[in-house]
Amino acid sequence: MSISGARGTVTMHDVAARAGVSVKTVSNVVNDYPHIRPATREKVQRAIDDLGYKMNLSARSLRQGRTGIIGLALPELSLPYFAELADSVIRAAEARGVVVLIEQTGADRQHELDVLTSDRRQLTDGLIFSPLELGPDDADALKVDYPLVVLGERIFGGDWDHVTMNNVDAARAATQHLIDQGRRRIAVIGAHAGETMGSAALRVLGYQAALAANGIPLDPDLIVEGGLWHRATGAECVAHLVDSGVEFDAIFGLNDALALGALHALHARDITVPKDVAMIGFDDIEDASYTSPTLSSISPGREEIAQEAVDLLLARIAGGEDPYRRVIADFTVMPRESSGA
Amino acid sequence: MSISGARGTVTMHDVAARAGVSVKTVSNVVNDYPHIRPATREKVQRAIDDLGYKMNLSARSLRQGRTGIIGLALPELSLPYFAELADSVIRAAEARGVVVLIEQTGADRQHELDVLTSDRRQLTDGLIFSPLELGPDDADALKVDYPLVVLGERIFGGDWDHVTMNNVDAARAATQHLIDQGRRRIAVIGAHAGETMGSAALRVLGYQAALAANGIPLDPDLIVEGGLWHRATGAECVAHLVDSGVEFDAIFGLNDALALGALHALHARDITVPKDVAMIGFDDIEDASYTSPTLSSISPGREEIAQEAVDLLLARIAGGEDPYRRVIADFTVMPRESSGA
DNA sequence: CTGTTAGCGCGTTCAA
DNA sequence: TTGAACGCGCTAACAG
Repeated sequence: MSISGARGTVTMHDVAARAGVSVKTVSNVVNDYPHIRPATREKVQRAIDDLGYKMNLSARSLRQGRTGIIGLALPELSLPYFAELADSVIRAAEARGVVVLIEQTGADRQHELDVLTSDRRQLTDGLIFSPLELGPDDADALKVDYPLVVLGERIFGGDWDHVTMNNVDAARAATQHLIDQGRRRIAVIGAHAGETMGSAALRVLGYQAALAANGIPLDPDLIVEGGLWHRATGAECVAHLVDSGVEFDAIFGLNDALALGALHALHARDITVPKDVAMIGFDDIEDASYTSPTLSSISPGREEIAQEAVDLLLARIAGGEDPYRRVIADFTVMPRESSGA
Repeated sequence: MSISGARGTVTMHDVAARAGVSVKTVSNVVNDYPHIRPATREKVQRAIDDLGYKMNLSARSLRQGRTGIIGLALPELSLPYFAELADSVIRAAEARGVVVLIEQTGADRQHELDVLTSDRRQLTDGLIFSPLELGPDDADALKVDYPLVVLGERIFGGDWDHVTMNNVDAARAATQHLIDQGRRRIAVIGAHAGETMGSAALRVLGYQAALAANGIPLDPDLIVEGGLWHRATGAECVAHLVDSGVEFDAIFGLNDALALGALHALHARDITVPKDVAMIGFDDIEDASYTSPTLSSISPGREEIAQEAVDLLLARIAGGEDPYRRVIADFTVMPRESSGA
């Protein structure tokens, strides 16, 4: 019998010996197996407490073939949207008894591919994957042999669940919101040239649809490219717009970080929001409620996305064989000061 | 021999059989054991590739008593400072070949205690712990039998490493910066009554020291309580200040989130920053560079903190027996528009 | 309701 | 330089 204080030294056998039962009984107790005599349970529990026994989770994982860990791969936690998403995912996972291992891909294509085949996948029972660079052409890379839930754009052709939002409709609603405030020269910042299926492309599509629906001509000069959706990029886009001399009376930031950077750049140029330029973002990060002026945005239902993703993943891990699903989270327009609503 | 494509089915035995060697040799190859004949190594590597072998990390963990996972316990990722810290910790860990399991304590005292004794500690080789509620009285709870690095305030009396910053000096510098701009009625928001050793208490101490050093009388009405250091709290503090009728010409937000909320509340009341009220925050989150006006702050050397914490933890995990260390990260005053510097 | 036993896949002796 | 055998701590069969 080992009664050392060293870590991981106390095993089920020690507990069993002290309680005068078999290891199986100890196992039953710690796993809340239903049919145990109260006296036995208590005896075992006392032995556990006395010895300070903690189950060796590696051994359990080896035996069960499951770790109780799910992976979450996202671009980076410094981006507020992903930090808030991770927060929600961790909460949802905790409520369901699993923990979360976060991997940052840095919005790097190779890194996104690596994460799918990394050794670490052996450590997780499944993966919630939020790709930024991968697209429909990479469907093959996503054909993995473990449970996978893809967040964001839909990538066709494989055995995985999706949790997405309707980017086109949401972007259309955002643009319509600006139009409803009487704006007609609406710039959009953060576009990705050449992309056809990513968030950027879909949101630009929604933007164009809204213009068309209102008979507003599309001016290509109002569509500003911007690679990484960081605040700095938003500021650069505004610099570009202003320097180019294009007239504009509103800006649709393809995400909030871009919009925050844009707000900053406008302010630096003494361009008043919303008087001179109205603005709306996308994601409804917490910041949006605290900027000056507060930032109108699209709330993508982050909490719902996180919970659905965790639920879908756990169902697959549990062996669910249902057809692969696509969950489309609801969005909401959040009018705030920046759009003058 | 199993050549199924099912997950985790290929073992070292399968690889050994295909390569015509023993498992020991395969193990040597995958662990980069130095003395292997090139031909053997190549043979084994080919078998690994052919079979798509991935090592079972649970088995390795069981055998070695180490998982290659470190825990990171922090209040919540929705707080930008902690999101950025987590980002840095994950990067530092990745560079050193380990992964990070994040647990959110929600700044709840019981949750902070639980995290220290949770079963999940069996899953991690050590823990980087950033407590908010625990203080010197809880030193006993921190006496754990696994490697531990404590971030933030120093908690005396146990076997663990600290990575802290000089809160008093940094707060003094922040306050001095406001004084240097000619401000004399400096409010501080986010104070915690009754606390003696936490960040709040130490920073208020630095604030008081700066006033004293400049012969400015201390007005208790300028010290505003605020529990959670969220944006909403900052806004409430300003509401309280304004409603109380106290005169003030500057605000020191004990962290940036408070300062952001305060900026928002001032703006809503048409109080101009920095003309009417100068402001400085603490943490230098990315937001601080993008608000309107940009927010002066104290940069706590987040990157340095993260790297030191990971290094210290890994040294302990590796069995380092050096005396427990206290690393004090450097801070920098970041003057921006909000303080009118 | 509880005990016995046989692996899960790996690293690590000890030999050869 | 490589091979054979054992056991890390646990759970799942199967008894009883």
